[in-house]
Amino acid sequence: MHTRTRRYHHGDLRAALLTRAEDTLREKGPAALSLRELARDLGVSHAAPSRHFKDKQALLDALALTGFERLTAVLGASRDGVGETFAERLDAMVRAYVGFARENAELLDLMYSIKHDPEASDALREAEQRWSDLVVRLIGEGQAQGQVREGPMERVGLPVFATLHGYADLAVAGMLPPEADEHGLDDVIAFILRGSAPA
Amino acid sequence: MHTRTRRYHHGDLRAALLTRAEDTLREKGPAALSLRELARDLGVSHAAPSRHFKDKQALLDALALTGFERLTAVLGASRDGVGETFAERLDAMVRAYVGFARENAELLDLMYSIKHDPEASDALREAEQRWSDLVVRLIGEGQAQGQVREGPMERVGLPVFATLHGYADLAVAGMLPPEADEHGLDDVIAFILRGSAPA
DNA sequence: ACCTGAACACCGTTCAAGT
DNA sequence: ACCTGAACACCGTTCAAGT
Repeated sequence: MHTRTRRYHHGDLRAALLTRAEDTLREKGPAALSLRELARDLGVSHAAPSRHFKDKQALLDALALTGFERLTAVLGASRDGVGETFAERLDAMVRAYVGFARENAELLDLMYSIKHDPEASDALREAEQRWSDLVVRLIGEGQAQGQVREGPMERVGLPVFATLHGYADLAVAGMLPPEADEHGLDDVIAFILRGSAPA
Repeated sequence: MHTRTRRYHHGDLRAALLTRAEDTLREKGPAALSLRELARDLGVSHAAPSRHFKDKQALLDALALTGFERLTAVLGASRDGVGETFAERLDAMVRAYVGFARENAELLDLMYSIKHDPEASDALREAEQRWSDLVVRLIGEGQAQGQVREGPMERVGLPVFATLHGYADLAVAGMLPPEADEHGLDDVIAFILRGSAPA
């Protein structure tokens, strides 16, 4: 039973740092996130995090990456068993994304924030694409069923993705008008269906 | 000619701080923005900014506010003389917004970032609404011309606004696929027109 | 391999004091 | 009214040294 033994160094400091960082990001916002405080919370020295993240931005990038991975996992799984029609599956995906955005507002803000480090942004762009590809794939399936207009999946899918992301981003920023609570999502979904309907 | 006289204190330190803050935000990103460095750049003591902004977040909020005001001014002015049809005017507005977003990427990021201070966010929400109202008004005019589907302007306009904001936000975050450069904007505009066309 | 402890050069914020 | 200068409690990052 040496798993309960308090060892000199942390078991998986990297993962612990990410988990703790997400908690404080959610609770206190990005400005309050400090490497030294994370280290203090986890009972390691303030220099320990540098073994796992070369600087603070690297930790934030890694956190954004886990966000995209979780989002892809959750929305990929939610594709199963939500009905057959394109409208039903689109409805489910839009609501799932907006739900994720609202529940992880600070994280989503970070995921779609500007990266001034161009090297780190490559991995993030790839992770983001794995998620947006779920929407593109949905478009492809809709086309196969004749429920979505013809054309290259990526081109047909991009305005759809922009719409649902835009709505989620406005929700996260707290910029949706009060009336949106009632009809906002319904209106957005109907709008997407009209915009992507067969000609 | 005492305007050229170097006075003991700054002429309009508040405005100078905002201008300089926007420059460094654009050039070095939000993480590199420090009150002390701003003060140094402007030749005042590091405590001087606190006379005009109670803390760093207050300066960032004020900066975001000027962003919304400039956006509203620019897009409000660009409404004049761009053609008569709804399609033409929508096209102009979408391109103008995406253009503003690309030219002021870091600022737009700030404008739509989460505010953890709920009191400061009221003013920002109002400023944001003055800009999004331009889109709603455009919808209203389109309805009057019979070129936009019926319904409450705000409800018809919100999915339209979400779409163009979502596209701009993806562009700013560097998350648009490479192919979007060619057809992205055209596809988004056509998508919006289909989604808001009369039934 | 992984972490510590000290050191360095920075921060944001506050506050008495100056003009 | 507006700003200074000193002070306080923090930061991020680096690096020799420890285990």
